[in-house]
Amino acid sequence: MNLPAEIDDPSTCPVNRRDGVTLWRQIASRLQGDIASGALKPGGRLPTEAELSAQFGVNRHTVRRALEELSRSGLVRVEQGRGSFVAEDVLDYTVEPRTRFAEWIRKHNKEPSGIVRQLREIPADRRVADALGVRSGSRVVLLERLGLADDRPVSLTRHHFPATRLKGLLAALQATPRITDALRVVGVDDYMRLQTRVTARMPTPTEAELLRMPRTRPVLVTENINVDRDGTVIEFAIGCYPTPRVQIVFEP
Amino acid sequence: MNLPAEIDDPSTCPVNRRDGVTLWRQIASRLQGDIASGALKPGGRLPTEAELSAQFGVNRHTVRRALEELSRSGLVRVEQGRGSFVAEDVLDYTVEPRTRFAEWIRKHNKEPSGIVRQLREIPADRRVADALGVRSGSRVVLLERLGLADDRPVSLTRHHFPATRLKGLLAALQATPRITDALRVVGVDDYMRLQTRVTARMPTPTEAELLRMPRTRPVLVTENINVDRDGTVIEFAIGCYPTPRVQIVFEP
DNA sequence: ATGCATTTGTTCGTATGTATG
DNA sequence: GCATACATACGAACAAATGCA
Repeated sequence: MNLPAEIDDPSTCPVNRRDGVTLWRQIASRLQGDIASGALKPGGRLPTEAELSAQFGVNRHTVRRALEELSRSGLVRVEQGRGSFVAEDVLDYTVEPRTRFAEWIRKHNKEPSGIVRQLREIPADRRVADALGVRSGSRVVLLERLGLADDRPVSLTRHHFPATRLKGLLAALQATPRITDALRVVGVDDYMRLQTRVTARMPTPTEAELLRMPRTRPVLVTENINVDRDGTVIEFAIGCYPTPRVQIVFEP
Repeated sequence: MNLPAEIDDPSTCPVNRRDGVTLWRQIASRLQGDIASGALKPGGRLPTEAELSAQFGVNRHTVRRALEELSRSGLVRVEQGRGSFVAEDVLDYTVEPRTRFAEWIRKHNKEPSGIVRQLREIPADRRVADALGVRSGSRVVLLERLGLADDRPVSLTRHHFPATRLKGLLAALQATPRITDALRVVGVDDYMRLQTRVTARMPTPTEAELLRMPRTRPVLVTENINVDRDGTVIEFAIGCYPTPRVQIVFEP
């Protein structure tokens, strides 16, 4: 099964079938080099497996073995039906008593922005009512917002506020998209999180599209209750974060 | 589509097609009652949709509408290809500086146990080496353990210890499955977690089988570093927890 | 909604080189 | 030398997810 010598010329074909180094290792380290050198950029797309196998003159399985290795080490991200991509920086979401969206994003030297998807009053279902400590069916202000870092979606959050306790909040939120500012308008100067619960599930098609993530990867879901200085519950928030772009970090 | 009158007799067929209440609501509330009364037990299996539709004398779609409602409210869990199950108690995994497996399970009034899947020395790969602060390739003790609560799997954890720093640990772990005890043998009386990182991914087939969960639901993955009293890193642990059976809770 | 092209994922089977006893 | 086991590599076919017209 030996190939003609000229194909072993490194300039035309980078794989060396004689020196005892396995082909997939050669390919993996070559790709790793391209990523390290910046020839392949974070978030950028790698050639398809078919292209790589043609380029290196090996079987597709061999390329896949190399990609598997790079994927395991977190350098690339493989998505069925789409392709392989150079891994982006992971955005650590550090859970602290006073985490605010904009500060979180700025800490990673990215520009925060947001898109309000919904803002209206709704009756509380049982889950929301329990969390807020209000009667089921009583009015709550719902704010659904897509959070972006440098225009890449990183969170989809549903905020629930007790409307009767915070009169004028809906109007305040219509005036400003910043929750902290709107709360200040209705007299809440400070608030902090009481407890954060984390779970994971598959995204709905809408969520996957909004967060620009494949439907095959789970979202992290946080639920948390925010209280004001007196300990009164003022918010129940449910956040969705795309994996593995976002990770949640607890530092006690 | 009307059925003969006698079938409307509540004792033989619980659905009432005359009083204006939609069939799926009647079925949902009937099932909800069976769950509340304990006739259907947490984790137990509901009859198949076909059985339910025969039992209630309605179309399978109507049963599905009822199950959808119960699923949305979290009372039952529908798994494609397996069936519908009464939701079990969620096991909150509270992240604290000194969380120990057995204490976590006992706090939920369940009996902790574990199965050691692997216990041996391996060379550190880069990720583990970075976390432990040792050279890549240096020896680490690997302990992989399936954690059970009342004989139901709730965690799959890979513990990595620096072998050179903790001489005799492998032998100590062979003698006792309890990590805290084994560490005490090699001179570590106390340890605590420095940071916990949470993400989520789909389980491997093996993980799904071990954790007795469907392959369509994600696992929560935690990574954490434990240090002794001096701040020396003594453990890097990776834990997998099945959703939605286990949730992670952080209380600042 | 439907079909089609693209791309990755999975599973067969086959062959080869290397290390082991 | 021989049998065995294992990792590597290749080939073909099909399944599944995605994106697009």
